[in-house]
Amino acid sequence: MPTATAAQRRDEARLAYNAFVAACPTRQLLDTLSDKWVCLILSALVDGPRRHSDLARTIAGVSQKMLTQTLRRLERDGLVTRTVTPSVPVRVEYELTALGNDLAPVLGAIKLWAEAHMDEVFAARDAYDAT
Amino acid sequence: MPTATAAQRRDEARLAYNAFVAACPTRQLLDTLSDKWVCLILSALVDGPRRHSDLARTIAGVSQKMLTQTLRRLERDGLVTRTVTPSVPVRVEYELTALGNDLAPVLGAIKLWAEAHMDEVFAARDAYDAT
DNA sequence: CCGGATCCCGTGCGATACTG
DNA sequence: CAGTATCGCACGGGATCCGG
Repeated sequence: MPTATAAQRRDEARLAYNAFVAACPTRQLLDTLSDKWVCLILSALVDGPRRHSDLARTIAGVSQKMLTQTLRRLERDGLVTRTVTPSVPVRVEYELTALGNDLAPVLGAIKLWAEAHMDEVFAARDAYDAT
Repeated sequence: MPTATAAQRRDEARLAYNAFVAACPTRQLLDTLSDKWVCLILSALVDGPRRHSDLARTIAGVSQKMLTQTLRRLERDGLVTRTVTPSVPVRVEYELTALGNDLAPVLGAIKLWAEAHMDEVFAARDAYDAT
């Protein structure tokens, strides 16, 4: 069989990697992706490249340390590119890679879901706490 | 008085929810949803109700403390229901609510993405570390 | 035996201050 | 303006014990 279909390859990948298994490397990847800063940063980058300070302003409340740290992880994992323009002052721009562009809407969906269903969650909490 | 609290929160709701704002309640919700255990638990519950010990077996590596803790939060937020059958031994079943059923595929998508793109991330890491 | 609560330690976050 | 360094503290999370 010369070529496998895309669906077949996807099935293989699904079998090979299973995040329910503790030792599976996807468990660690899932852990790093399940991070509010990752979600917010990728969401902030969907509209195009952003500077470091620009991101810090957009994502209110992020400490400078976490921003840099998270961006580094994302860069290492091939989700964003880091471009330094040696001007004065230095200009550092972050941009989504193709892979990052693929992931961004997936994480963005969580952000949107949270914003859309906040009221229902509040109602559930009130009901729960009243009990 | 619960209605006062609910009314108060409804007032907040008049403003558009935006997780980029630090003080926005969705930021906290986003933070709790951005959790690997939440992702795995909801993914494990999509096929129907599951017992506590059953979940612990499916989600390898989760301590029962984290399992219980996370399930409580999910219950409070109206994402799962907890049903205790007072038999011997006690039988505790967790099931997705309508709200949980709405969220589950969103979080499940992250798990699937991680499993599907693990190889690309590995390649990116190798390239990054080689530099 | 199942499900939950408690204790306790290490990680990791945030605040602050400093360098290029 | 971007990044690094240091420290203190809170919290995540595992081991262990408890109730039924």
